[in-house]
Amino acid sequence: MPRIDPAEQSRSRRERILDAAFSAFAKRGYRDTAVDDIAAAAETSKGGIYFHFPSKEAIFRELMQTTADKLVARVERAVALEAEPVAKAEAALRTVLTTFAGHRTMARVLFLDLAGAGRAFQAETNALHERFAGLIKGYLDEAVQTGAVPPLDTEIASVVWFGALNEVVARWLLADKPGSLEDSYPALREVLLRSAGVPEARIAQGGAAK
Amino acid sequence: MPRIDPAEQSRSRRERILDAAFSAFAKRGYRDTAVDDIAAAAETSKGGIYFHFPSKEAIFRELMQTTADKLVARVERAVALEAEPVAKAEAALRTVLTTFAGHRTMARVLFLDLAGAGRAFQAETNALHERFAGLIKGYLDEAVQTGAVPPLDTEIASVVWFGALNEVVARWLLADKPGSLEDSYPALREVLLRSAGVPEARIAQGGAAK
DNA sequence: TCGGACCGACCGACCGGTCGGTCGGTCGCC
DNA sequence: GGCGACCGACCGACCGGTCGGTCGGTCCGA
Repeated sequence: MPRIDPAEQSRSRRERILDAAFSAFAKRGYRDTAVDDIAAAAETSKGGIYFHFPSKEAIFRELMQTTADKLVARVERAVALEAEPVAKAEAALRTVLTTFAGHRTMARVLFLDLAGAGRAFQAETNALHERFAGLIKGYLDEAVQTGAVPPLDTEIASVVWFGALNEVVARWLLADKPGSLEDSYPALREVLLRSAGVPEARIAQGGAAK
Repeated sequence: MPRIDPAEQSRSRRERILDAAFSAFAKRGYRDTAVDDIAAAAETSKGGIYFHFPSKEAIFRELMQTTADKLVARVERAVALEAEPVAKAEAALRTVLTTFAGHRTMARVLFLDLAGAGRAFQAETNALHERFAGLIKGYLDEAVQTGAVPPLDTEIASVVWFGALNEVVARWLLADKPGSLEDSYPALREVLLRSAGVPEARIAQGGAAK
């Protein structure tokens, strides 16, 4: 009986590499992280890495994909708990903020590193933005349909929401002495809800549905 | 009397290098542009470039600086023509959009390239964002003070405005078949004015001053 | 003993920056 | 006015270093 399953063993090695790459990319950025750095951090060798992955780029892509997936899943889970459209939007906003607040590294990879990875990943970045903006647009459309919000150009509104969120997080990441990211939720919520034409009464109601 | 002023001659060569670097950076990004590429495009040599500039980085910084300056100057000029605070905000928005629409290359350098230039320029990027967000915040503060707009957190609102604008332009830059950037002005204006609490009556009034 | 996981020395492309050299033009001097 | 010393803009071969990727080899469990 094998003490350790070789497949399991290999998988864990693979995982170690992924983890090491994740934090290395987050710390120094894609271009400034050498494959040797990842190898060292994962306590393996360059050859070992190239046994599990075809290229440095592939590692990065996989990281990007799974990270984005996790975030989307979290948001969708939180949103599913709410029935009212505006509450859904609030939940989405809150979830993104709290998730990043608790996973600064994740945020760094998704925001700073993707940008710093160069033109090769522009298509990926674009797809990611599209994905999240689409998510938001869905909630806004729903809000419009149910009459919770007056008709509006949800296309542009979703881009605005995404861009705003993006900028808030990016600023928090770059700040010297970063405060709590969640602290900006109330004000951000107010501004964004207002931008979508949510009635003042509903805005004043506060967003503390849980 | 010299037919050509040597200082003038040198300046024009310097300018040629700057121009070549500008479009090269815009086309391939900072990291993927070799100094030799710039030299070729400027019809000069690497040595010639290093005679006029101390480093590749210095070229990029100078480009960044002057480009941002030009944009800010344009915005401030347009804003100065308006008296009413909301109209000022509209003018700023419109100017940014039309300027980028007419200078796609400028936009590429300011948006895509700065991001793609890597961590070395993070501070610069940050400063640039700060600068523009600050500009916006000034207009919003004024609008609040004159009562054109109810009190609001202009700190976060300016970040939202900037982030939104940023995202709209970035999308336009990355689009396969980019439509006219100015076309998004009406919807963007509406959403952003609403986010600042501008009365619906004023929004409906349209933004076609000047 | 066989093979898959892993190792790490090595390769070669690339690139920012350097530096000795060239050459057209200018200036002082006769 | 002509000539030699000089200057400085510009040239491009070259250097040093980096880094993604390769490959022959080793080790260990079955």
